[in-house]
Amino acid sequence: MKVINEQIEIDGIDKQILRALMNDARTPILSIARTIGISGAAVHQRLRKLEDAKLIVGSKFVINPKILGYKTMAFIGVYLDKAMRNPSAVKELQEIPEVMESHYTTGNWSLLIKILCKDNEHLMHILNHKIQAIKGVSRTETFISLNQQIDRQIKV
Amino acid sequence: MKVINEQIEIDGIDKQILRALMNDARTPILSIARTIGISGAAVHQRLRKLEDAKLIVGSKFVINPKILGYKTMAFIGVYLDKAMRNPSAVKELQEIPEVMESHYTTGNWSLLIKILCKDNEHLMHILNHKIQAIKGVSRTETFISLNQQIDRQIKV
DNA sequence: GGTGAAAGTTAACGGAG
DNA sequence: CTCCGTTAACTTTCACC
Repeated sequence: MKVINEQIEIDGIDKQILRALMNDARTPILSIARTIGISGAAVHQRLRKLEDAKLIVGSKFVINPKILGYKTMAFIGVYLDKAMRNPSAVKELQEIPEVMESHYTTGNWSLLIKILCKDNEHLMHILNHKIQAIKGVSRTETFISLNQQIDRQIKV
Repeated sequence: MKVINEQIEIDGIDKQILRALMNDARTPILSIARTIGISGAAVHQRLRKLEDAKLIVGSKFVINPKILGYKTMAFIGVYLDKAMRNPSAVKELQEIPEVMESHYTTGNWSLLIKILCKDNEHLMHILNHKIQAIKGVSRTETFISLNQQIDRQIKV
């Protein structure tokens, strides 16, 4: 692992370790070590370094929201009044649990957000009573995801 | 845990287990059990049921792409020719490692995709030489994410 | 960079209330 | 659903190369 500025370069062994854990965070370190052909302690050390370098942010269980009844995903372009303080709008968005992502973006919108709702009725409720209720939100454009084909992390 | 159609309803204990593991997939089952005040075997059984119900999809290490030099995220609205077979376009998108998400959406675009690039130059290259090169892609609209404030999973 | 061993935890299973 | 006990496997740290 080589540090260049605030970036790092990782070697093939780091990549093998990361690939295994990005695929299944509970893969035992020892089994990774055996696959690669080095000792568990070595894998452990490398992981510590990758964490120190902040490359590894954490680990998560991934759940399927559909099983809990969340079946409608949508992207919403949000127009904010110029005068408004955007940070307060973002703070209010953060209070809405259905909001999964929020980005400041270039282009027409101020924000692009991704939300997850149970159904279209739920989506409409969030739009009309939660998003539109936020001060500074003047208009929104909604794009419902009919089907997601790709969902992955960057390849290492 | 109650099964209703293909959906399930989970109780407070399931939620505590899921919250712990969604937050850190490597949390030992025994420590979760101690926190809740039940036995490790009980947590183990519940996890098996949640997996059987397909609520738990898997677990992942989350990495920070910026540390590897991927600093530009963008959303791209893709217009596909009506005549084109969309599946083949999606298949070609899948071959582009920079594409993190792809959705069929309602609205003007056929597809909305999320891509992750090293910088704007890299983004332009992907746009002009990879995305536009796909048969059926007539036009694209790009929104660069200047800043992401929210990134999370559904709350359980 | 890497190793191997030791100590302490944990996972996973079966049996039983 | 819970608890307990057992064994095998794993994590973590250490001195050392």
